[in-house]
Amino acid sequence: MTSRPSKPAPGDQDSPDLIHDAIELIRQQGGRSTTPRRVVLEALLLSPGELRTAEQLLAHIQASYPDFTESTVYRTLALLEDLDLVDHVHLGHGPSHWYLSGALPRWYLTCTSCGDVLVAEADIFAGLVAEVAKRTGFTVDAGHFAVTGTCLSCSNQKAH
Amino acid sequence: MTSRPSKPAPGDQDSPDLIHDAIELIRQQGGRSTTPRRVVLEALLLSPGELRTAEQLLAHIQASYPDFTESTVYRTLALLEDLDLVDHVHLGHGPSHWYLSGALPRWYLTCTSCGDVLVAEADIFAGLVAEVAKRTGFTVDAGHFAVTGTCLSCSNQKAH
DNA sequence: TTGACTGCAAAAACTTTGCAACGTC
DNA sequence: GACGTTGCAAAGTTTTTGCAGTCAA
Repeated sequence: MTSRPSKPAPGDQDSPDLIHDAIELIRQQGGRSTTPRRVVLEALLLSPGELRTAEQLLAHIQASYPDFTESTVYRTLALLEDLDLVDHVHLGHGPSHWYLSGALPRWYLTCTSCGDVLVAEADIFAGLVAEVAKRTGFTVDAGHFAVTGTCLSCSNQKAH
Repeated sequence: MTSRPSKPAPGDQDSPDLIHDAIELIRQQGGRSTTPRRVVLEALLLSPGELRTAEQLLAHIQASYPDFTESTVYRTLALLEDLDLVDHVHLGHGPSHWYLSGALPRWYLTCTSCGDVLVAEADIFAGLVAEVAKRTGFTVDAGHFAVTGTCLSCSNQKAH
């Protein structure tokens, strides 16, 4: 686990920055700059807005680093999550889905009928967040949770 | 798995009705009236608004029916969920939490700091549900999901 | 050199499934 | 008697952990 992939992936412009900053942050906490940490960040950076399971990340990474293991994926994601660099959502059953936490907060709507995942912008639930805070003092953590329900096409299907 | 508990639990007034109706519904679908099904419903009826894990239900039931097994709990809950008699929430990590779906729809707010679960009434979310439906066509299923965030006391603690 | 980190293997936590015996209709 | 259900045991899925060897600082 020492070599780098032969060349940076295309569309990689901001990867070096983010990865450099992240590694710097890890160093500040007494952690070390290691290949797994760079590689997991790179894998998430390939499609910064997308959700990825640990298994998907592992499969992608193992194409270049066959020795990379599950446990390292999980340990690395946990570390990055502690530093608020990544986050994960539970879309329902099945594995957690991980993403870079840099992006705007979003809401994930999962259809219990077809399994599709819709993404909603944070402003949809701004009113809700304020209302919950006012009534209960609870600070809703946007982008950290999923909502289940029925998507439009499944609703239409059910209604014949 | 044939005998009944020696006497009905106290405060059981509506249990017979609900259980009877549920069994009737099961029969209409070609299912059978069995002790496990009655017993799981009874366990949930002990505290109708509360969330219970499969493990908690099992422990409670095994006090009266030592042979009762995990798999029967899960299979029974799945059946009752299919009939819309019970529902479950994922509060984050850990096991699913089950409840009778008869009650008013609610929202579960789990504090990522202390693990506490707050319950919020559905009307808090009415505006959100309408807004999501208008913008995306997605029908949010209230009471089926949990929201993470930080509760008031943990927020105060963090702020010193 | 020191100790943080990783790979490997095993296990933990939660849930599902196969099958033969059993109970309901 | 037919067949839906259950108990039991085994296995599936996702994630965590222990430990000895490896690598960054």
